[in-house]
Amino acid sequence: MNNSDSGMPSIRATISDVARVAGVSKTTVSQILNGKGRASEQTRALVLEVAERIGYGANPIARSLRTGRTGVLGIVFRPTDAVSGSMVGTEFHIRVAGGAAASALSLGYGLLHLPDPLRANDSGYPMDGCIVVAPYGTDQVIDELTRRHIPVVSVDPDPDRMEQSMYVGRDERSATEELFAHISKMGANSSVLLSITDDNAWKRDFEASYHAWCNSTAQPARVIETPGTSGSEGAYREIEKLLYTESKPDVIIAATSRFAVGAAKAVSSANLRIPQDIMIATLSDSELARSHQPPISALDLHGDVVGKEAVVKLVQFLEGRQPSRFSQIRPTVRLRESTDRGIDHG
Amino acid sequence: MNNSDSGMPSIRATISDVARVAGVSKTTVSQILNGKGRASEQTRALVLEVAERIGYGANPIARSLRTGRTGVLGIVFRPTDAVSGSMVGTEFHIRVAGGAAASALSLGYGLLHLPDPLRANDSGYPMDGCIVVAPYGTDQVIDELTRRHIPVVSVDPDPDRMEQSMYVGRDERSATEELFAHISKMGANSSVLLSITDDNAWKRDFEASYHAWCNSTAQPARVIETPGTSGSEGAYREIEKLLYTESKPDVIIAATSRFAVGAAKAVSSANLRIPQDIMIATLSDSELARSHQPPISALDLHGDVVGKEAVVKLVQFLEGRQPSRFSQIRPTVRLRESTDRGIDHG
DNA sequence: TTTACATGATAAATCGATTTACCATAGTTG
DNA sequence: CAACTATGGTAAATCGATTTATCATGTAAA
Repeated sequence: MNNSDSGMPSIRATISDVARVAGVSKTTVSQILNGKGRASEQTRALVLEVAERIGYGANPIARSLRTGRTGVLGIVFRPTDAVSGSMVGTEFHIRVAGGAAASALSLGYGLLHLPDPLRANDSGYPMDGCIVVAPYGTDQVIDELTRRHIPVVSVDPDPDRMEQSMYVGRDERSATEELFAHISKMGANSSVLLSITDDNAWKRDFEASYHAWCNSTAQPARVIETPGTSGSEGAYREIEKLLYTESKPDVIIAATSRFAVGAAKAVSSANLRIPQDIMIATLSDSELARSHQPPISALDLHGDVVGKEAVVKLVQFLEGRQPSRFSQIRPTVRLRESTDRGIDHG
Repeated sequence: MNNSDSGMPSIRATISDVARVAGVSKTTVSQILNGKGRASEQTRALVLEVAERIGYGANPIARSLRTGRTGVLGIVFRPTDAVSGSMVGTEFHIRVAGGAAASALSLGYGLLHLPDPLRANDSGYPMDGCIVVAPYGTDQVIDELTRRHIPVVSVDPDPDRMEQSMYVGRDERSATEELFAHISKMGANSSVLLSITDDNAWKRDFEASYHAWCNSTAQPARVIETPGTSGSEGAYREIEKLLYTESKPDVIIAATSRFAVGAAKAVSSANLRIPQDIMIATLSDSELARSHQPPISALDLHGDVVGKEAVVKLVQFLEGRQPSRFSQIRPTVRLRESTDRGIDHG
């Protein structure tokens, strides 16, 4: 029923045990095991043998208390629909988590998912630093972490405090401009932006880009906000409503792939063709967009790279190297059938 | 550049600081902050005020060393293509992670993703227990964790050591039987199973079910193994090859949704219709299968429930309640168009 | 007027490591 | 030979909390 089978002693061996069995001092054991100090070959061999034999492994907590380092990086996802909650997050979040985990591992750190440090058991969790993904404006989580003197790197800056902490952002503007330019070339002049309700830097950036594009092309800006959690169903409902309007759009720009899929379904249900009648694009690529029929044009936000960079920056800071305060990852525009009206093939 | 702005003292306040400022002993501070022992209302108010004012928060590492508990649960994904690596895992893994994280939070624990504890920095990470997802046969990670006296709950048992540790499994057999029965009813008598290469309990279970079904329906068993990492492209290649064979199958059973999507693409490319010419089903549901055209029948493995149950069982064990050694979650059969030949509507 | 007991608070031990400061001994150098 | 230095090793301090054992003091019971 419990795990204390196999003739093992039920209590973990400590450094004192090794010292006692080997007949040397704790200091000597510690030094040999950490390759520091001086010791004769005999003693070294003896200590290593004893440690191996009684199954000694340093207690990571005791070590952390003394050294002040845990080897753990925290990661918090701020959007309500992210990996941490009961909902499955967007592929971007998952890729960030994956990239961060892979990168953390290769640098010798573990990655601690903190669903919400504000509600944590009073004392917080052991970690050397923390990554905050998609912080809200003036994010309380960042406040709490700095209060605890825990270094923070965010994925996207806190939009109200751009100058403060370290972050990995995206060069959203230029990529969205490229996508919008393509859409214009395909003859669109009546667009709708299906946006999210979370108030973070990403939303602010792409909404700003959208408005700039609308201005420069003299078309009215139409923005519909839906909670990210409502997924494709939410998008379906919103677009369905819209299609009974006088002024049908000729392009729908969806914040997430899920939104894009829901929108596409609504368009098809209304017997309209993609991309001939209405084009669709999303600002966050995923397998959902790639495998859709027709495949949906998207901005590849390179979540894995972003996650990796965030970890690298945090680790550089922790290890005393001076990282640049922020980095920008440029999204890649993936043009697919959903915006291909075959106009510009030259 | 660094986070030591805002007139905060750059070193964290300790319990001794609180004691000194308030003019009482460390013991008193500790007791008041933890609601134990006796203290006058005056002292209590004073200590709380001082703690608040100088921004005291207990050091979680020191606390852990003394109490022996960290409030952290580890989680390891064993398949090579899982969340931990650079690849995005299957939706099942992601849902397990999400369910585990949500459940851990609500129980007051953090969730530490350990990409691979065997390669960990020598001393391991601080955790009270660990969840191992989809262990291989005689899994070394389980060995290492028990060597460190860390309680383990696995998602799916170690298939070579079913009787040993605690696990959350699935009642695979009855659900696959139901799915296969439906497929038989739709008139299939020549099947192919597109399986994975990882040797874990899931694979062994569904392959056994498949062979049993083939036996009972007197059809030859055809199993193709592809690494889960090869994704839809790998499946596409395998099925493409297959379709140039004499004996085309009339149903393809794909282990993952990704495989199913790749298989569907190959079928379509060969100008065959789904489900009229070839039916497709997957043993692991995901949004990919749901949103596919046509939607693909699947087994919903309820990853979120599985993750939640694993955490609950582990926490029960850690907190001294006696959990049952294992639990079974029954997958749900989701019949969709990809296996709907309209034969049985009565 | 003792004996008991509850109250309020504390000094010191403890958790398991790392690190500092120091101590013998033997060999080297001038 | 005296003065150093290198070698091999250890005792004790330290990290920051919790917990145990104890100690005064005032009040109620005998």
